[in-house]
Amino acid sequence: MKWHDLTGDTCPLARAMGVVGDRWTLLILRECFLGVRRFDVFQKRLGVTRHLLAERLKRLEAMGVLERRPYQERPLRHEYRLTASGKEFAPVLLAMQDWAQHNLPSQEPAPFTFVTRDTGAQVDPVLTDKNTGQELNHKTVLMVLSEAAPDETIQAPASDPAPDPVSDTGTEH
Amino acid sequence: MKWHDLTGDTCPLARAMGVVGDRWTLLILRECFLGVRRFDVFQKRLGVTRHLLAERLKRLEAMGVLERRPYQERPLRHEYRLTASGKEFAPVLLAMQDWAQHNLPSQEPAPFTFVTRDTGAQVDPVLTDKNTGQELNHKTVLMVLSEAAPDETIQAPASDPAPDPVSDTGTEH
DNA sequence: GATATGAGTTCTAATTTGGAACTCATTATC
DNA sequence: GATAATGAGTTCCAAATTAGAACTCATATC
Repeated sequence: MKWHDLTGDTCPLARAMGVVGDRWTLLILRECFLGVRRFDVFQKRLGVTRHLLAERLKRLEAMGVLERRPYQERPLRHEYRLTASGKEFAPVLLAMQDWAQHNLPSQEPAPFTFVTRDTGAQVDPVLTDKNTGQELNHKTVLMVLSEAAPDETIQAPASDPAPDPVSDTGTEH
Repeated sequence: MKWHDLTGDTCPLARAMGVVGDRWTLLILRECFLGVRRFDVFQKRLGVTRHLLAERLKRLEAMGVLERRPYQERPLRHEYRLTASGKEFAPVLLAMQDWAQHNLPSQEPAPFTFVTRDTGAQVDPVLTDKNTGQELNHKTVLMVLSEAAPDETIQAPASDPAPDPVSDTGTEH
């Protein structure tokens, strides 16, 4: 499989990897959410090469996640801003930050936090269902193939189906 | 910056990129949530080269996201399972799938869906605050640098601060 | 004995990334 | 008026990563 094909994949997660499936792109978006808009600021803060940064910004723009707009003329200069689509990425960033903080611990504290705009209190994110309010996690949610063709079903020992968390015999949790 | 250094970064998002910051790893985790556990099944379903798959599985194991355990002897064979840490990644996958489905549209429907384990209904995910129940998105949440040193503050025109969504002059929304 | 299965490993070629220098327009400084 | 600085890239080569295919090894099956 060629990498650029991912953007046309039927799987939304594969398409997402076509956008943020590399070391830098998600960190560029992090900078955007922190308020960075200019090429040199991205470059200095991230330590990414100018070459790659230019390429990634171009891709994010092509995917509609960022938009490039002039902020001055003479000399003409552009800045990069999150589009509506880019802003909607915030929950993904939050969920990932929360996961990493709990599962990839570090000695040092995180260099930034997420706070609510109204009270300034730190947020404690949890994914819920819009309709039922139920918490969504591995215990409550199941990922299922849509109308899988016979040869598409995943072979796994029927005695211990993978999707069922209660039947786990492992030592985790 | 060297890529493998990311795993020791103070930024949780950078550490997360040290684990899933490539084209394949998140898709491997998708397969895990769909119930895949064996090398050849991962390989055939993803189309990734055996070489890279082995490398990625090794890394996921080293990071504590997957565990490798024997499922038979004679000949000895191992399978890969999500650890507790790996299972906690589910909300990230859900949030990302939701984002991609809304922002990277496709002609074809997604090859899988997330349903609740109790009713089987499709889920409609929204990130909320555990304490207040408030919805968490770009409008309600702000990402702030923790105790930024003077030279750490991000230069942006004060007249139009990036973190404020109301002051946006763009055409989006 | 020949072929198949499952889980890798090894090899080379192609692609991507890193690092540094270079460009270009305009403004600021000596 | 010449020289340096700023901002946003582009170009070039070396280094690292990835793709693709073939090979290994233990056992089971025809």
